[in-house]
Amino acid sequence: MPELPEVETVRNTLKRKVLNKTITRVDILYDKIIKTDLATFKNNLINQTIIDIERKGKYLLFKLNDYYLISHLRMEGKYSLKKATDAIEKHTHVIFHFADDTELRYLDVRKFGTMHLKKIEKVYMGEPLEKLGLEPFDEGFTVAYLKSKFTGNRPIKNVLLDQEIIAGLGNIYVNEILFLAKLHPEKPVNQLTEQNLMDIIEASKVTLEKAIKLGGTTIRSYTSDDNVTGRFQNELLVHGKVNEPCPVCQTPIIKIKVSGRGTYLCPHCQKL
DNA sequence: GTTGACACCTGGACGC
DNA sequence: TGCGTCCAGGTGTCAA
Repeated sequence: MPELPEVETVRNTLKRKVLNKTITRVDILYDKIIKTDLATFKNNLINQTIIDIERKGKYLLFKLNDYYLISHLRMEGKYSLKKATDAIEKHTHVIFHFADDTELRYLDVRKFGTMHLKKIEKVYMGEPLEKLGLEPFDEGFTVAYLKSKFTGNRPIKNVLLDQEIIAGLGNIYVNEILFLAKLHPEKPVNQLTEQNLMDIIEASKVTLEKAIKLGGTTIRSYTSDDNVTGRFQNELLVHGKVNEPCPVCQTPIIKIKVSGRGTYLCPHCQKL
């Protein structure tokens, strides 16, 4: 499940491969991926050149001459650059044909991914980017910001996963961040101290910086591109480590459900 | 307005 | 070996 570090890795990989390529045709093999009118999507992309690839939260933003192609990989989406003569792989849903006889193909086993096409000047207006919150690396990501957003008695884990509050975090990194901050995932946000908020900020930055440096996390269902795997999975402290000793106190890691999400924690270090 | 449950999807793991 | 069931989880939608 690509989160901010994985999307950043995809962005960097794609920039090396597809920058300055011009789209000549788009084939859509599975309609539901496309959230813009299909004919508009296909027609407006013709003769557009990829000028840059940006990222906002978990969204990839392909900057074209006149439009932004906004792509969310959701659980298992990935891009692959192929020659036009290469066989179409299973689970290929969108193909961007380039003028140089190469193709950027979007593959997604579970078909959860989305693509929007927006005029450049309207990229942050409306869905899907308008309501996104700050990223942990943003200047405004401060104790004051978290205080203003952490209202009510929702569990801290739910709030950290809320993209309208913090953009870019997903289940894996939230588990890791809460462990580093020594907070129980079910602790209500209105019970957090200022020190807790500072710990969350610090843990978020440390975790994401390290994950980006190592190319993200490669798990069962996700790699950033063909044969490109991340190394952060070797650095995970609690996620997926059920019954393994806590790296701090050696207490076995447990797994619980928080709002239906698999949640890993040390019951000794992260008391409710 | 807030919150939780559910749907969308498919393949891997597991039990029988 | 083959079949059925459960689980994985980001996000949108809907009901309470």
